[in-house]
Amino acid sequence: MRNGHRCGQKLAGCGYRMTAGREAIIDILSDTEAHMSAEDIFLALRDIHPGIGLTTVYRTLELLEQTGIVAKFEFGHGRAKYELTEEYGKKNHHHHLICRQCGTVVDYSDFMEDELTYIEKTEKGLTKKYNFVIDNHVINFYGLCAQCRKE
Amino acid sequence: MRNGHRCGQKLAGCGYRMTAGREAIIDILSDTEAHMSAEDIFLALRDIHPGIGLTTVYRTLELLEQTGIVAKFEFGHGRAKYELTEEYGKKNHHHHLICRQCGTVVDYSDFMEDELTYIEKTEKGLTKKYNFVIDNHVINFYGLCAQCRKE
DNA sequence: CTCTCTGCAAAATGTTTGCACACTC
DNA sequence: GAGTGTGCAAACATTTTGCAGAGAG
Repeated sequence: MRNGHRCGQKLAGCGYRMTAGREAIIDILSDTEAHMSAEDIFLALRDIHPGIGLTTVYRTLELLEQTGIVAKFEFGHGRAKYELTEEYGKKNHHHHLICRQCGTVVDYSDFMEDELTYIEKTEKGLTKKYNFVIDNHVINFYGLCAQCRKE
Repeated sequence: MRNGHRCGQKLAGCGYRMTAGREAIIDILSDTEAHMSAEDIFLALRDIHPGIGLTTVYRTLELLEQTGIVAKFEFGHGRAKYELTEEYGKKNHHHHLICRQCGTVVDYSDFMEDELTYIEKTEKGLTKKYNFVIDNHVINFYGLCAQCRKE
């Protein structure tokens, strides 16, 4: 598994070990298009690699987050969601469109040319004015999906 | 208190009542520049209006959120933060610059001209493509503040 | 006087931690 | 073999809920 291997290198480089459990979690994240919560991953694991506890899932996700392999999002429905970062995942840079009613999250990669201009300019300005080193940004649009508007 | 009055009208219009506790919470949110958690508000209340329970704070915040008086944010440090919406607060439209280390949140309103163009275009495109009715957006930049970079 | 709002205590939820054992390098 | 990783159970923090009484309109 190509991706697992790359992640293993990264982990080793940071002084961590690649284990069966960690690889399974990375595989699950590699195979999905969705954002998964720790519990989602835990449940998915029970099929392909039973015996891994929820605790380990949390610990692994934190580790992967700190090594830059996964990104953690809090969209506001109580539980954090995780996905592979651009560097390790197959998704391109994208943003989120979130239904405030049902919590559905749509990833979109449209309108990125417009974004790039805006983000670059803003990032540069913010860095200068507030003395931050910016390494990431999140853009979320909130609204109601077609389904929820019917109700 | 002008703002309390406007909020009272809004609540009444939605079939809810204005109470001393609710007014006190709105006052606190009106008087601060910061984003406050439920507990922050609860503690601030103990000074000006003791006897209001944390439960009430949560229930009030949910009510105010649903009536469009406050906005709820989850920046990722465990607790949700609240602030008055543009319609009821004194803050202008702004975004957030967040230090991933210490959790500091800087509100900025710079570079809004550039944003407007980008947001309008994107919102229109997303609405059309994904059939969402968009009513809000969140833009967060993440990085390290000057203080945390020293450590 | 009706119906909403509130406090308290308890529950639920999501996440973290301590410890002894298991596994990776 | 040394040191990291893991499962389990328990702790923890935040938020939600049930119920009986208080307060608003």
